[in-house]
Amino acid sequence: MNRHNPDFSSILKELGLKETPKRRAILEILAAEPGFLSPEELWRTLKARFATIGLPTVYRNLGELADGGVISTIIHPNRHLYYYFCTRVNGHHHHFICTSCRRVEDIPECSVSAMEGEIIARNGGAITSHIVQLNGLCSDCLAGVTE
Amino acid sequence: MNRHNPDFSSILKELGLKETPKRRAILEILAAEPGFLSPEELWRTLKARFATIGLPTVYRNLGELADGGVISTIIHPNRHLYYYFCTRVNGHHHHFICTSCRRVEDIPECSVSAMEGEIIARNGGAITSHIVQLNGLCSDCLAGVTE
DNA sequence: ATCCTAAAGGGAAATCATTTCGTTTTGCGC
DNA sequence: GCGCAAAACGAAATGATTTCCCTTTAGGAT
Repeated sequence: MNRHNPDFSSILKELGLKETPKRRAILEILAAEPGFLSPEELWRTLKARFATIGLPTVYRNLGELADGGVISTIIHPNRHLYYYFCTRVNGHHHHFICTSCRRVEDIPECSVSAMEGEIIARNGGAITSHIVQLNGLCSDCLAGVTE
Repeated sequence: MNRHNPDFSSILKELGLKETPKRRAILEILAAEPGFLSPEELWRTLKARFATIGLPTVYRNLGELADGGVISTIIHPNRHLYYYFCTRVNGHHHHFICTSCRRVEDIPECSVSAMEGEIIARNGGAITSHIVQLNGLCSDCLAGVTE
């Protein structure tokens, strides 16, 4: 029930999503991947497994799964979206991504909630969402191990 | 020399950008605007002032000015980019944006640097950039004053 | 086990923000 | 004033993401 052996059936049931072969495959591929993947890359992998699978299906599923919090969206500095298997079950947290090797490290939620409280106290209003993501190079990439 | 009366000439000179009428107009419009604007909206305003101005010119300038730190990029939850006049001179900080009225409030940099230190200490590597942005409704919009 | 219905998938085509290209114009240091 | 690199032009290309409409399928109900 760790990252490489999650209970997809339960996860999908909780989200009210049907357990289709393609949806399961998308989760399996993402869960087996150490870094983040683009929709197109995921599609290429899926095409090796399924005779027919459309790119819209991939986008649709990624959107639903991200909305459900089973996977998380990575906003790359290149402005494209990537996806990473990372359930909300791990608690609320953020990511440090290596833009070189695509490794993702969790950042425990520390101070954003405090920041939110301050803002609300000072200006009023309500915060509906936030983006916190650190971009950089992991130690290996920095040391020149990769590339 | 406040938000509504900045010294554009010096700013542009520092960035090594020529002071063209269009570039100055872009800065003036953004500086006069209380909230963030989309490239297209900015373009519409500019077309009232200039007989000919292309959308690529707007995008090019916004990119250069954002790279130079004179204006800042807003990543809207709708996935489109917006721009807001906000020089780095104010010190490093982040934003709380109202997705309804587009108001922008500064968030003093508090804990991201601490977060960065922790990550580096734990995993090594280097952080090259980060995204921190809180999205929500300002007090007025929450109270139903707008919309 | 079979039915039924809403959800899911297919694929082509549309959308649309953003960028590229090759050419013309212009700011500004000399 | 000259000259040249930077800036701006507009048209066209790009390319990720979405829409459309029709077909298929999962899975609860019978």
